[in-house]
Amino acid sequence: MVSEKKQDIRRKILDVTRALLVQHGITHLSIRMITREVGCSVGKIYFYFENKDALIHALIEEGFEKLVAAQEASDNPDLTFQDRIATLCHTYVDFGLRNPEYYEIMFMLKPERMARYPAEKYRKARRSIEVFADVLREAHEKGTMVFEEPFLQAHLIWSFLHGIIGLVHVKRIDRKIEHQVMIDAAIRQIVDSHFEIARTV
Amino acid sequence: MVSEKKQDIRRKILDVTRALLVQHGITHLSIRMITREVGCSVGKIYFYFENKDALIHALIEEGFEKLVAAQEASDNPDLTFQDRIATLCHTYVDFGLRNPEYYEIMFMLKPERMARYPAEKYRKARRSIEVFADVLREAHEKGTMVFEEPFLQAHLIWSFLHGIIGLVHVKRIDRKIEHQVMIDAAIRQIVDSHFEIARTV
Amino acid sequence: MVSEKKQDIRRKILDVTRALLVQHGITHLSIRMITREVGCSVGKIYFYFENKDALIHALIEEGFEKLVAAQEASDNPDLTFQDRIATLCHTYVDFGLRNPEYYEIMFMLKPERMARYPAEKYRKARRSIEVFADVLREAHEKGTMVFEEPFLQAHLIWSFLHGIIGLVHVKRIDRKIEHQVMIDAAIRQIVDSHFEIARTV
Amino acid sequence: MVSEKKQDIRRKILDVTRALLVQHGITHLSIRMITREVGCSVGKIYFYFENKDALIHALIEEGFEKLVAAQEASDNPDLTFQDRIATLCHTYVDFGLRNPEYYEIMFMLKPERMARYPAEKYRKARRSIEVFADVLREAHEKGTMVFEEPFLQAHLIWSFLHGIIGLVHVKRIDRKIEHQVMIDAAIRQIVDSHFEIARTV
DNA sequence: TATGAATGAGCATTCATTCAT
DNA sequence: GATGAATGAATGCTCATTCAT
Repeated sequence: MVSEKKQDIRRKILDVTRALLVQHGITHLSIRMITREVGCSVGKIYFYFENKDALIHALIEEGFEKLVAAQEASDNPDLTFQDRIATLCHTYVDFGLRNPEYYEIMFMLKPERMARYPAEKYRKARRSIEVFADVLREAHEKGTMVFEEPFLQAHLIWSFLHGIIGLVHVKRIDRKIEHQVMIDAAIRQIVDSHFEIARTV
Repeated sequence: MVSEKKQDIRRKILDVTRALLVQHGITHLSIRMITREVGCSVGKIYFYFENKDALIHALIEEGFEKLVAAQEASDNPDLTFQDRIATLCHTYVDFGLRNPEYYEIMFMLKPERMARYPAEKYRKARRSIEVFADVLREAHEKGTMVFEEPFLQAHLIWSFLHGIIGLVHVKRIDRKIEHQVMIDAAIRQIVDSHFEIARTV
Repeated sequence: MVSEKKQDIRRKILDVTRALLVQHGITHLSIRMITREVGCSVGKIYFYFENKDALIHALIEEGFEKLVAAQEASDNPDLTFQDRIATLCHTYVDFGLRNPEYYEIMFMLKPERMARYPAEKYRKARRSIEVFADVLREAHEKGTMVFEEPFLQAHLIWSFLHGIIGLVHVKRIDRKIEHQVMIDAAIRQIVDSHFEIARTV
Repeated sequence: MVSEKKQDIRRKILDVTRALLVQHGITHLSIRMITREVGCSVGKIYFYFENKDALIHALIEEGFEKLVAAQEASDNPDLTFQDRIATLCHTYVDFGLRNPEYYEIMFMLKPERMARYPAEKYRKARRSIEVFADVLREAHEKGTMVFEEPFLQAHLIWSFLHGIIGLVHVKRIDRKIEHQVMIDAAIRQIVDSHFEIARTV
């Protein structure tokens, strides 16, 4: 009961922070803003989180948990490698576009401008890229993939998706181009370039 | 003479701001910091620039001028489309990696978090993507390009390069992967997937 | 049993507070710091002590008990007055140097900056100076002491020792001077100036 | 004119700080308190002083200047060594009692609890003790002083005076004893014990 | 009884911007 | 024209103490 309520408040702080993060970005997010929105005292924030960094870190961790969970849930080993990669790509882009606040703190923060994210948590953060790498490695072993270096390819795919997400976030995609069309085209090209497919299709 | 000196100070302010931008990022950049480095009064800054935003805008504009100039200088219409695209890609990535301070304010700022960048200046900003689009359109007209929509493809190429630059800036590329190797691989894939090349090799 | 455990916790709070006092000083000592170190709840502190001041007062009282006990233990009425005074001086300085945390709250706190130390406890506090005065009075009655006013002299001796302790605490003694040498010289001069000793030596 | 006014404000801040220091002590002195008393904005304080420490440092420096000036002004090389030492002692004690706020920050601050006082300023701080040492050295050379080590003796005299000042500040001198009587007695003993004087007087 | 969640004023400091001189 | 003094709200954070549970 007590701990339930405690969890509730912690949750509310995290949720409010997340919401504010979308609107203002991490650098214009202030503890006072959070208290105003949550309707609590400054001290309360500091009771639940050691400091602002710890609050952000908690959100980063949560973000990685959600992303990796979504990635793992969406992967189906019974499908073709093409389909698996396509699905993983869609899941990743979906996450990035639907959760700009998570995405921004997870993947857009220069390390030197933020208190060091605890090293041990970085492992979980890496998992998100490894999901891609794992499938590519498997495909590579089976001889299905065009390229030789699965880990490098995972980074390239990631970069491509990351770039799309980033440009959408900053609203730089020309309005003549529909986001979903662009995303689908990108993922199709990723798949096509990695696996021997009838290109004439 | 007078106006020459005037330009000098304006120039110095811009240069100093740019340098400070790399070290501190836009949100931790302060007018006081700039005056300290330039060795001028606060008023001076406000004489040359309406406010902090205007100063950043001037830098953004300058950034786009430099980027477009570099792109246009590097394009050689006599080369094959493959080579022209490859060159443009390299130029773009080079610019992004060598000028993180420009790149960040040009392509990473959420529009809602900044005073509106003047509409008329946005045209020049667009030019940077049009350079890619122009070459692709030409290739498309000549029937050389695999894909049908040059403008969309320009955006995809841009996204890919933008993603790489972004991940390098935030130091997220695994240290087992060399940046240049990754960039070269990316550009090769871009070229390969856009133009009919012996894929069976 | 229960009361035994109770005493244990009270004890532990006092000991921890004392230890923290050396490191942080009274103004940077916080209740939270104490609970963290003791491993108890905030409420616990307030169960045993009315407030922070009361906790400090308890420590002050304890300090005076220890100092007076040490003074009385070290006094040996069988010795000469010179030796008795010398011994008392050494005991006092020893206490001050070995227990900076006690000494500071006992003798360095401006009364107007602290909740009033309970009047009845002040009596015990006075005892520490009376120990000196008692011996001097006795010496005076016996006609052994040079000066006429034992109580005043007790204050002067106290001042001298207090000054040494204070300067050592703030690390102001020149490093060419060894503390012990200085202390011994001081006490020798105190004794020499109070009792007829061959000054011509 | 401008710089005159500037000096005025700086002065006022220093004076107000000094006054507040007496009442509240350094640890309970806050920038806000100062602004309230000066009737200015927070920013003003920070315009004239880099930070709180710098403000205190300025006061410490000022204190040492005043003390040393007073010491040097009061020393008259034409007097006997006894009189010179007596005068210096009186000057020192006077300064300490009349300027508790200066005295406290000059001689009662534990070095570890305060931002490092600039090393080069410490030299001036040392001068205050050297004034005593200089006279004692001269007396020693002339064979007038009883003791062998002028520098050590200077420290002992200093300790004695420092102890008196400290106990007066914390109001620990028994009210049956008049401060001035005590101070005079102390200084007389200092002089008597250092120089061959008819002790029977 | 004992806990620990909650308060909210307080802290030192920074900052973009204004405007009297 | 140019300066730099001044503003004052805002920042992250701490803390003694209270009190519902």
